[in-house]
Amino acid sequence: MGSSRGPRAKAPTSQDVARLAGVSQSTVSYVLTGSRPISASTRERVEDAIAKLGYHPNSGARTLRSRRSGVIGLMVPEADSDDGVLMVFIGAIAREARRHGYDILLVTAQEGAAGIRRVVRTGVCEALILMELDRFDERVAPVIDSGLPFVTLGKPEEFPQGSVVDLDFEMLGRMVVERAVEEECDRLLLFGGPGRKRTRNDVSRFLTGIEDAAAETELEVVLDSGALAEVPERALRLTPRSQRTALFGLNGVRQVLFAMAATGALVDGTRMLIALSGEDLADISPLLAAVPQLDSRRTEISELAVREMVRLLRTDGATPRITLVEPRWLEG
Amino acid sequence: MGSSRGPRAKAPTSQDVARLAGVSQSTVSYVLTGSRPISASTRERVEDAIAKLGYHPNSGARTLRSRRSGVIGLMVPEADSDDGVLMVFIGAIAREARRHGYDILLVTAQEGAAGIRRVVRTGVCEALILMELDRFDERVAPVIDSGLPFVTLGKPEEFPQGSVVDLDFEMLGRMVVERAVEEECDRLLLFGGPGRKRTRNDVSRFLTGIEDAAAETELEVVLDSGALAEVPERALRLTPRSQRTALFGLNGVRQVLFAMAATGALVDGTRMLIALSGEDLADISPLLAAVPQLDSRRTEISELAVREMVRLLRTDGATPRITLVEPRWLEG
DNA sequence: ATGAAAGCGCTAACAT
DNA sequence: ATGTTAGCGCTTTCAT
Repeated sequence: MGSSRGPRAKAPTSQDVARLAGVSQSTVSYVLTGSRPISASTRERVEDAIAKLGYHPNSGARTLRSRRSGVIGLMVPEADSDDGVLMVFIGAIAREARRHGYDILLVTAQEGAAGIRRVVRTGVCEALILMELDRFDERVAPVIDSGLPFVTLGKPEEFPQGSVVDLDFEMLGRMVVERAVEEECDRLLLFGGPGRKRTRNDVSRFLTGIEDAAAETELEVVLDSGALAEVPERALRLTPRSQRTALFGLNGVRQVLFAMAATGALVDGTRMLIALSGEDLADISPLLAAVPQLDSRRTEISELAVREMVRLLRTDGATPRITLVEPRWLEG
Repeated sequence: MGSSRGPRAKAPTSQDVARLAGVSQSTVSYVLTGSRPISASTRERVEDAIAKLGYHPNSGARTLRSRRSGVIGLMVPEADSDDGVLMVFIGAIAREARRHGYDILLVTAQEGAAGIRRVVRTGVCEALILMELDRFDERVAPVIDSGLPFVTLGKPEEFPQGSVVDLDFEMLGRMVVERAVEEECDRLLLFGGPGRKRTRNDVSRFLTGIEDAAAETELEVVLDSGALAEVPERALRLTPRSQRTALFGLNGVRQVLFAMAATGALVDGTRMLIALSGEDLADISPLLAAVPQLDSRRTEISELAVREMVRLLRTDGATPRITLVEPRWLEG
């Protein structure tokens, strides 16, 4: 027996509540689950007893009996690929899950497919939210096999078995092109290694949007996959005096902004327009001509994902959905 | 294997394993828990059966019977106070916990004391790791009441009931002063609102270290709690031509660095020395004279916290410990 | 070294 | 509208 300061009082059971309320134990259960009508007076007595005893239903027993653990597994990526915003998602997901009576259990990417199988087979999780799936991810198969409802945050390939919530990256791509043209740019330089990361579906869809929209314009699209610190330098080199270049990156924004500020070369904005993601940087930099509203959308996306999850869990025969959230430019 | 589409196959139980291995069900349990000697041949037959069936013990049943859920609750702060590093801790904690057979369940700060009571009383968590406690935090009482073992990450007031793992912030304070003096600075400016956040114990201890060390030198310490973007400006204003000012901040580093780069005024470093936290910024900026190694220590701290937790859980009569990790300067 | 059997505290089917 | 009862799948005591 580990470290105990005084004998920890044994937690009260539904039996104790029943005794105190003068009802049968099953009635206590029915009050809690709401799975059958209870008279107002009985309900009140039971609820009083619950409050008086500080009763909380035992999770192990409930899970064992009902096969519902009240826990949603959240598959988190190995590392934070996106300048530390991961926590925004996770926090929002955890809070929204609690609002609906669920807890969030972390499943790290490192655990791989075996980890999924484990949380599913042991019954710790009754549903899964999946983040940052690769287009061909080994963890997808066990999730589908499990038959548990799942939501992917970030649209991967089509999984008709599960729901999807994501930003509409294709539309974002089109918006960026449109904006660059509006700002009279001749060239759009995409940094943050978009070329390499085609395996990530969001990047891939973003580029599709870019290419589709650019095809109808004179805009020249350049994929830059060199070091972030030299992005401004390279951009400047390929921009003749009379022209303007727009810069955009799904990540690595901070580094590029810093490089621009440090060299001081590009501050005037006459030859270069900056339209970057990362609204947390908006306050930092006067260099941003246009910033997509991403942070606030991340919270929105997280909450939508949880609500969709709850719908799948609670609605009988619910069918999976795809929800794409429209990007917007941050005003100001 | 053909069960992907139909009703999900019922998970095998220890009963099934026992039948296949030709032993009693309790023997299967003993093989799994290791709580009594098993002959090599029996163990092998059981393990084969387990592998063949893909058996995973039912978590609800195990928890109900043994009162050990295999789940550690992780109390995470409301928002990421520290430029997105929170995820480094959480990821490292989750991974290390898995290495020891535990899962991590998120408990958001938002849930407050009631949330702690809930996870404790329902039995979902058998232990708690607490992050970013205030010096007088309402959530501490229910944790102590629960009698469950806990580890606080970040040293709060003394809680003899629980273990503590943290960076030695007092030593960091002394190191910063020492370094500023070595670099022949006349003044140390601390930004990131250290004055206001005295309720956070790490900040408080850091300042103690600063003050103690500064008392023995000529160094003038200035607490700056104004806007981060104007920190360089203010620093410059209070630095006469013949003097040097050192800057340091536990957070808000990114903003200050950016402001310095953008104004361009301070790049030379003749009047100002930068010694900042956040080694992820080291590659960005040539402005940093000295960077404390924090990121790698964060992983270390997380792992230590989990290992300490496991010690409390597994060692009978284990007594809580305080572990302070020494800060170091990043080389180069 | 192994087996048999008694629950842990719930939910839900089957009573009334 | 409420009560009675049978397990869920384990861990663990008591046998042998």
